Amino acid sequence: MSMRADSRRPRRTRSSFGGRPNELGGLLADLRTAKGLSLRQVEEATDKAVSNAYLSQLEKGKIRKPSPNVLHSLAAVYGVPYEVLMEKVGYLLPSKGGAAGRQRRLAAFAIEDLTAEEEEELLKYLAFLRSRNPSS
Amino acid sequence: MSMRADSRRPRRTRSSFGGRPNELGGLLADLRTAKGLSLRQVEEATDKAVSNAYLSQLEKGKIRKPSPNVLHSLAAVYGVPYEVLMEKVGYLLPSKGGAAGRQRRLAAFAIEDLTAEEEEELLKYLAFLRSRNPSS
DNA sequence: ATACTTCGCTAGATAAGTTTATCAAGCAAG
DNA sequence: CTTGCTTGATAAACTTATCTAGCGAAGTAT
Repeated sequence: MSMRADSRRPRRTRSSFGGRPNELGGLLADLRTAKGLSLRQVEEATDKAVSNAYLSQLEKGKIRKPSPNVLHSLAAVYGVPYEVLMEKVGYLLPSKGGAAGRQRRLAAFAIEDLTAEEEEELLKYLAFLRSRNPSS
Repeated sequence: MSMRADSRRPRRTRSSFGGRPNELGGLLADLRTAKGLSLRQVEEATDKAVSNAYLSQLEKGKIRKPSPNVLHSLAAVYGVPYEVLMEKVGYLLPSKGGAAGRQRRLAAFAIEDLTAEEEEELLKYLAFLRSRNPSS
C-alpha cells in the first residue's frame, strides 16, 4: 500500500476541531458579518427560505441539524461550498468512491433513463425472480 | 450548439395518479422486497440505525424528509447510491458540474449485487415493458 | 387446537426543526 | 425627548422526525 504522505499543502482543510459540536453557529455568524449582512437581509437573500429568527437560533447554536436545503440556501448566500456546511452539521456526504459511481458495470447503461414506473416494475420483478430462485 | 433534441425516453407523465403519497416510500419498499428482507432484518442490517417501525412509516409515505443519515444507512443496506435517495426526498445535492448541464439523471436502479443472470432477465423484462408501451 | 414465532403496521410519546409574534436596545432624524 | 425604523434575540406554537411498545394476522410446530 502506498503510504503516500499526502505532502500537498498543509491540510488546513480541517479548519478546526471536529470535536466542537456547535461550531456551525459561529461559522454562520462569521460568514454573515464578513459579508456585512443583517439577519433579515440574509432572509431576503435566501428568498425567505430561512427566516431571520431561525437564522439567529442557528448562529446561537440552538439548532444542531438544520435541513440540508437550509444549508444549501445559506451556502449559496455566503458563497461557501454546500458540502462544508453539510459536513459540519454531521451529515454524510456522497462518497465518491462508493457503490455509486464505480459500480456502473451493471445494467446501468440501459437504466439511465428509467421512468419511475419502470423502475418500480423492475424492482418488483427482481423481487419475484429472487423469491423463485433464492439459490443464486 | 449542442442541439440535444430530447431523445430521452418520454417521461411517462408525472406518475399518472394524483394522490400518491411519497415516491420514496414505494421505492424503499420495492428495494427491500427485492432483497427479500423483512423490516426487522433491515433494522438489524442497519445496526439499529433505522427501527422497523420507522421504516414501515417511511415505506408508507408517512415521513417526507428523513434525515440524510437515515438515507445513508438504507442506501448502504440496499446497495443503492446514497444520492438517489437524497434526490428522491428533495434534498439538494452538491452540484459537481459547473455551468453546463452535466447533471445526468440519477438512476435509482443501480443495484450493486445483481448477478449476471438477474441483469439479463431484467433487461429482457425492460425491453418487454417498453415494447408494450412505446411512449405514453 | 395451542403455542410460538415472525410479519407488517400503528398508536403514543418524545425530541427536534421551523415559524410567527414579540421583545429590548440602538441609531437617525425631526 | 420622541418618533420611527432596524437589529439581534426569545417564547411559544406548530410541524415533523424518530423511538418504544404493542397489536392482530399468518405461518409453523407441538
